[in-house]
Amino acid sequence: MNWSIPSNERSAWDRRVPYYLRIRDHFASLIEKGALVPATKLPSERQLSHRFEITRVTARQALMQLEAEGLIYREDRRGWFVSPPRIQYDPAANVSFSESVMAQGRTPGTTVLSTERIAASARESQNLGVKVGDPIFLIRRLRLIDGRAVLLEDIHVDAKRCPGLLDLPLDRSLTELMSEHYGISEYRPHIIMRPTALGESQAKALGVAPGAPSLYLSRIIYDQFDNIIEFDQEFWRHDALEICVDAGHRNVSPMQGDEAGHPVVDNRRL
Amino acid sequence: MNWSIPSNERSAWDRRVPYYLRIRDHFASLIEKGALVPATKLPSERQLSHRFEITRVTARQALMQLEAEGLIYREDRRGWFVSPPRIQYDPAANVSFSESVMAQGRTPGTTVLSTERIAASARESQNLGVKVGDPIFLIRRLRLIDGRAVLLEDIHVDAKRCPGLLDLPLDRSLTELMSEHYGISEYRPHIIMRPTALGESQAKALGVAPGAPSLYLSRIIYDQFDNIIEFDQEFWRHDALEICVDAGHRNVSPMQGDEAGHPVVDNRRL
DNA sequence: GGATTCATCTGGACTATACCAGATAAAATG
DNA sequence: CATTTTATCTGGTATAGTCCAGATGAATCC
Repeated sequence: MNWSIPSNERSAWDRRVPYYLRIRDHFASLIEKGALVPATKLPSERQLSHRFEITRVTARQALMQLEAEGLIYREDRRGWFVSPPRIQYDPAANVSFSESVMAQGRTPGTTVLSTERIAASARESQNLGVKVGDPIFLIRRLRLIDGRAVLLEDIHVDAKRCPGLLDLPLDRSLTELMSEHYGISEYRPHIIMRPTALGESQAKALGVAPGAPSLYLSRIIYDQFDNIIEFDQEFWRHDALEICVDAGHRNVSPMQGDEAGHPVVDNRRL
Repeated sequence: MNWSIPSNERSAWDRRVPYYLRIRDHFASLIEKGALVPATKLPSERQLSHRFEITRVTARQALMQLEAEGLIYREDRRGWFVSPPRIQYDPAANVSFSESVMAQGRTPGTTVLSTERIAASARESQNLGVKVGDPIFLIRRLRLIDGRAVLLEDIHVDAKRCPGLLDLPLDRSLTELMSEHYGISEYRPHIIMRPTALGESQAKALGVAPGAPSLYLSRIIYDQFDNIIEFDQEFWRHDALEICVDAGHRNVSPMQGDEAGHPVVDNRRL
């Protein structure tokens, strides 16, 4: 693969557009036109700085811009790679992670990182509707798509409501377990999402660089009696998902074609 | 205001935690405990590098981390400032920007950047349900909260469906205009959101640095007959909003207290 | 053949600069 | 007094290195 820009083009560059943005444009167009397929490894930072005649710092700036846009991602000390397509996530639809991922032709995975029985903190008790100090279960899981970690979740449940939960197979859908073993038939989530950045520990768990952009999602789930049965915190890789919401029911399904595939945004007029 | 970390603390630092993350922690805690109120100007990058005995590059790294988390923001060549609280946005509720902002005790604003009558491109025609080359209106607006630009929007409408739209007062709610003048009574939006980064032109319009993290939102709006009446593209400042979705109707309103105010995330166990 | 060692490659963090252009406020000018 | 000029401050971009630690694969040892 020939990565470089022809040298005559390079010499014609002036300073009106920063170098790092030109490098960005170069790779963005390669990715968007499909010349670079997902999971392709980009040249190393040192190679890039040689070929484009810039310093490594500037090369990194270009790579970090592409990362921020979700076009590429990095693996610590392994290199930079082209991002796989985002999965569509509808927070309003009560579809589990695994179902949703499989429905889109991808392979889901779950790793249980830890399970604990702890006393509820002020925050946890408030969000779970229990008293401070009451026993709660904390389950930490990593969710994968095609083998790549995309989200870290902390699940909090009232221990009294779900006795013995930690002895069940927790790599399965929690929703299923809750309905099968504890007679919870309805799920009414209240969801809050905000763009943020990963802290050190979350980043390590997801195998990404600390400070990487992320989508924070908190979910409070009510049952059919309006009791809180679950409080989740999720940290998503920002480039792994696309949030879809339909307000008001419609018979005709919306066109998906436009928004599918790589994050191509119409910039012509912007 | 005394910004600096005591020097004896500084000398005890070792290299297990990067400098830039310590500076981040320092300011994050000041902001979260309320010692630094929104819109406060931080010391300049050069001042920071002096006081913390680091280079400007490292100081910038810390500032950019805080920016990514939404705690601070920058104004080009003016400085770094503490972010105001996020506004809550429910994509499923058909509430206008202005209404929503006012309901949360803030002051909305709108600036119409441009209005055009153009021929639909391939992408635009598909998203609007018209033929390529058909006339459409393109309205570009900037939306403000308390005087700060938080979102850039491109509104596309079928010119045939809404004749004379551009002559109406476009700094008002589009929804109102549509219903008053064109008999559109129902709004059924299909919304897609994804975290991304701002390109050069969008960044300039919002007055932020290119590459700043952002939330991209596309909205296709259907009327009561399932005809597409509007196609929007929005670029939000990533630190300006918080997305709230309630799936399934509930009588009891969820507790908002926990998630209000500054983006405090429970990191204790992470 | 399988485990261990080691050189090499990669990104992560950092120093020490430099020059530029927009923003700002003080100083000079009419 | 209002306008214009100017010096200064700010972040934006870029160079040219350095040292470090994890990841990788080839060479070595048992």
